[in-house]
Amino acid sequence: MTQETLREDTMDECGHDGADSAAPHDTLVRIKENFVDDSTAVDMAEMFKALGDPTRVRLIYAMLQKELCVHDLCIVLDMTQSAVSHQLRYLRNTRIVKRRKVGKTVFYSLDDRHVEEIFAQTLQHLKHG
Amino acid sequence: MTQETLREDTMDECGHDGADSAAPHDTLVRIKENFVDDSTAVDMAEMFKALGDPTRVRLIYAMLQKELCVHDLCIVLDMTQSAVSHQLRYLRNTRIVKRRKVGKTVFYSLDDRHVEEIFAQTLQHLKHG
DNA sequence: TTAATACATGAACATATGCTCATATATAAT
DNA sequence: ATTATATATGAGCATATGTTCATGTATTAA
Repeated sequence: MTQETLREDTMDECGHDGADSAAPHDTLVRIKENFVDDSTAVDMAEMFKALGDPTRVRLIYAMLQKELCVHDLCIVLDMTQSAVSHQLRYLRNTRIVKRRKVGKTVFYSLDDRHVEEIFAQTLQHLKHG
Repeated sequence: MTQETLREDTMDECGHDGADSAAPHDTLVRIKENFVDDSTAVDMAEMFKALGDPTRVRLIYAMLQKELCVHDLCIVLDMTQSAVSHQLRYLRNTRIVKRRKVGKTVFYSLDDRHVEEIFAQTLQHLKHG
């Protein structure tokens, strides 16, 4: 039996009787029906992916304290302007940060009240682990 | 002026006078000193990276409803056993899920009370955006 | 107008990621 | 013992990611 067939014909064989083996057929059907929308899963993954890089985490941490311009973010993170701008664009596309332009200076700040809470929960997780 | 020099000598020139341009020197020093630990930023990024894939988001969603064995997770997600096992290992290494072995069956469930809250906050973010 | 400053971005390159395929291990059934 | 079932995992491959380098655009200063 190849791995391919596993994805196709198992639904019929899956209503086990043993309490410990696998969930009954009905339960799986219910889980599948109530399951998260595919595009929602993709959207959530994209959000987490945006937070899933040390540089971007550090950028967000800096902006949690204060709105900052690109130049100052470069100083705080000790990174090149190009690298920082690329990552800020990433965060902008995910609607995590917003910009405010004043003359030739661009200020970045968090565009989401939930990010701080997500960070707090994640720190809790890291302590618990 | 190359991008390289930007990272080195700007601290001295950065105490602007205009209210709109950039933060005063002191503010940046304070932000840098109170800044998130590098290894913490890396740990947080790794946690988010673990959540940053549609397959893993869907696995977590399934387990939010119920502890499930690998076989059933394959059915719910309609993916091969190999792909699911690889991703479960990823989630296991990040301490997001735990296993319970019963005979030849392995049940997976969430090992963290914070994941549900993180997911809720993230859904809020997506609605708001 | 010319030069300088602040930021944005495309290309390229090295590394990481997620899947498939084949196969290994562990447990149970015959 | 032999076979079947449930899960785990290494290798390989196509694609994605994060940085650097070079350069572009917008705004201000001289």
